[in-house]
Amino acid sequence: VPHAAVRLLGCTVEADTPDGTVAVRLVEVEAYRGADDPASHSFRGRTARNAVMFGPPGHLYVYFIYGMHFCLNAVTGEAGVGSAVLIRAGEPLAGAVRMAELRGLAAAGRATRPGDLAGGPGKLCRALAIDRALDGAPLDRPPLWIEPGEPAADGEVAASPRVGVDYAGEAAAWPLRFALRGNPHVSRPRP
DNA sequence: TGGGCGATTGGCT
DNA sequence: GCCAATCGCCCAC
Repeated sequence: VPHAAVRLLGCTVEADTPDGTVAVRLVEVEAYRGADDPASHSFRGRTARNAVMFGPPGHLYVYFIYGMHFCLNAVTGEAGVGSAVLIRAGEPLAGAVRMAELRGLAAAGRATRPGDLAGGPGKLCRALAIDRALDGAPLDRPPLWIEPGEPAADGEVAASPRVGVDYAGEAAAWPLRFALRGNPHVSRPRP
C-alpha cells in the first residue's frame, strides 16, 4: 500500500482567496510520523499548537514558523497518533495572477520561473492565502479542499531525506520527502 | 518567566 | 554560500 504522503502527489489543492479561487497540483510532500519521529511536531506530545495533529485524519494542520511563514499539513494518522503530511510544493493550475499578487511579486501576471509561486511550504501558503485561521479545518470542502488527481506511478516518485530537520538525529536521514521526479516546481534543495 | 530556536525565505557577498 | 528577518512556542531555570 502506497504511503499516505505519496497518494497526495498529483492531487489538486484548491483554495478560496479574497479575490477568487486558486489551485495547484501537488508535486512535493513530506511525511511526519508520531511519537517515534523526533522531527515531528508531535514527538514531544500534544500541545495547544499541535493539537490538530492528534485529532482525526482529514483535517488541516497549519503552523507558524520563523516569525513570518505558515506551513500547511494534512493530518493522516488516526486520532491520537499525531502523524501528518507537510505540503511542500505545488504546480500552479489556476489563478496564477492572484497567486503572484498574494506572493507580493512585482511581475504579477507576467511569466514567473517554476517554483516562484508555490515552490516551497511557506511560499505555497502565501500563494493560497493560508494562515492559522485554517488550522483544524476539514480538507474536503471550502475554503480549502484537496481533490484526487492522477496517481503518481512508482517510478515517478523520488524519495529523499526531509528538508531542515538536521536536529532530528537518525530520523533526519529517513527518506520521507516525496516529489514527482524531475518536476521543476519542487522546492530547493532539489531532491 | 525568559531565552533559544525553528518542517523558511530572499537578499547580498 | 551566508545570513538576517521576526515571533510563537516550549522547556529549562
